[in-house]
Amino acid sequence: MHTALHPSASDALHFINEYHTSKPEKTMLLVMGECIVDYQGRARSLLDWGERLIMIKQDGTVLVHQPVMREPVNWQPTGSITEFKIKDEQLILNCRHLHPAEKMRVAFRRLKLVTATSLVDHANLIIAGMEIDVVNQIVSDPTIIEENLRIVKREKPVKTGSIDLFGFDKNHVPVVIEVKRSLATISSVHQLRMYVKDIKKDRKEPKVRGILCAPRVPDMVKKLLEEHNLEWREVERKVVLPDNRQRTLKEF
Amino acid sequence: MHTALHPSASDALHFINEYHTSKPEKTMLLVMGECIVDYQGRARSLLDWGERLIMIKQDGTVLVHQPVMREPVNWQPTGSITEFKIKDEQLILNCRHLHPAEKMRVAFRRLKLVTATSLVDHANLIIAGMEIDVVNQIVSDPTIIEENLRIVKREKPVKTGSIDLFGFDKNHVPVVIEVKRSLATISSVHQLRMYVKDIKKDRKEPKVRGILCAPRVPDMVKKLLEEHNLEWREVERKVVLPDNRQRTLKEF
DNA sequence: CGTGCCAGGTGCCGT
DNA sequence: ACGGCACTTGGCACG
Repeated sequence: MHTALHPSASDALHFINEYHTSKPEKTMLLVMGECIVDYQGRARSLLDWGERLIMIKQDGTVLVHQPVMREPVNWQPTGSITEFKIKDEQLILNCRHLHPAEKMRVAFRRLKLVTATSLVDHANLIIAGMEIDVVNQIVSDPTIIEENLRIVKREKPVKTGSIDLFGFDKNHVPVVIEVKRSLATISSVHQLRMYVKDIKKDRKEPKVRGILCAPRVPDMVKKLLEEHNLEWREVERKVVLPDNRQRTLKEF
Repeated sequence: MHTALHPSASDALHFINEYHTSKPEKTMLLVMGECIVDYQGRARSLLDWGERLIMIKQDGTVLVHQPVMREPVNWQPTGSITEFKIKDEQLILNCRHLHPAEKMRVAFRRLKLVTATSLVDHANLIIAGMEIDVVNQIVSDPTIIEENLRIVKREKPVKTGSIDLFGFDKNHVPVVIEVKRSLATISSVHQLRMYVKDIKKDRKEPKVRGILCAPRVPDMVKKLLEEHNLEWREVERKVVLPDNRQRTLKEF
């Protein structure tokens, strides 16, 4: 853990050369100060002078964060190579990435803080409440959708994409189910339509049901579903982590 | 600009109370250290012990960054309220957000760095190469699509969504144009199909052309377009910023 | 590699 | 506030 407060450009460069440049894959670098940012790659952008925090992560990711908003105003993807130099008494950060070809330049005219640290983190996020969880819920109890529904396949591949759930109803009619974790969208209707069409073609079945299954289905989407003789179910989503790891957040 | 290196939990709390708590909307807080994270809201997650950088932005946004990847592993949206306390000799960060209802807790068992700074940044990003730019390109020179095409409306609202560009060809046949800034997708074909259908219905026109316009159209998408009697144009995308602000990135 | 799709998507702009 | 949509979307899984 090394820090430099209000360093000059050359002091910052020395600091970076000493604590970051030789082992960037083991060192997260923070640079806070007044800067401009140029970016060219999938798009092209310019950002005028302002105070920001720049983070160079241990995998080469570079983030430029303004004092507000969740999203970085500029960034470089994982695997970028970053170099520093001085020009006109300003600290310059240049980084490049191949595939997609992108480059970004940050020029600092005033530095507030530079830090270099090695962060060790091998933990993986455990998360619940995703689409896969809703799918599992339905598989373990298909009556959520309707009585006597028999699920035979999940992630069934068709021409274009793959069907979340596939099965047969009590009359042995094929049923295609598209699952959404939160809001059903117009786009999900199109997905469902296409899957139903593919199944009809594949199986030469005149009748195939399609059900859009989501916690919430807006009116517009319902109307669109009706237009195409498709169905929907508004299912309650349970958000439960594996084990009994529910204890932690309780008190607050 | 205030910093505390390797503070104890209580030192950190005092530091935060002095430099952050009274004016969080003017102070970006960084906390680096070994922590666990609990989150509950639109989903539910747990993150085991590891070293991370936590950023509390001046608009209430909270980001938890691991040493790799562009995305924060956990976060709270803009407008969240964050509080600190000590429990079992650990510094605890609790934050809440309403609408969507979300809360997150971070517990630190070791601190490497705490900093508080006021960042001033009123600059806005100037960006080029977005969908809107491709649309403008076509409007200013419709021959990019074809000769004698007359564009009459952009962002034309229809039943479901809005059409990027609408006009008439040399034979006065209505033309719907869907524009993509990079890759045309299956989803964009569906959008186009729907818009063409809506226009046919609205205008009671038997013939309406639909053109998908993108820098690249994959074979699969072309096939799908053909199936539905739709067309495509692969247009070159120019990425040019307004003014002559092209100078800056040149040398590197 | 590309291709498709989910995401605690985020952010923007409309009704 | 809800909804529709683009995004330097990012990230992952699969052919």
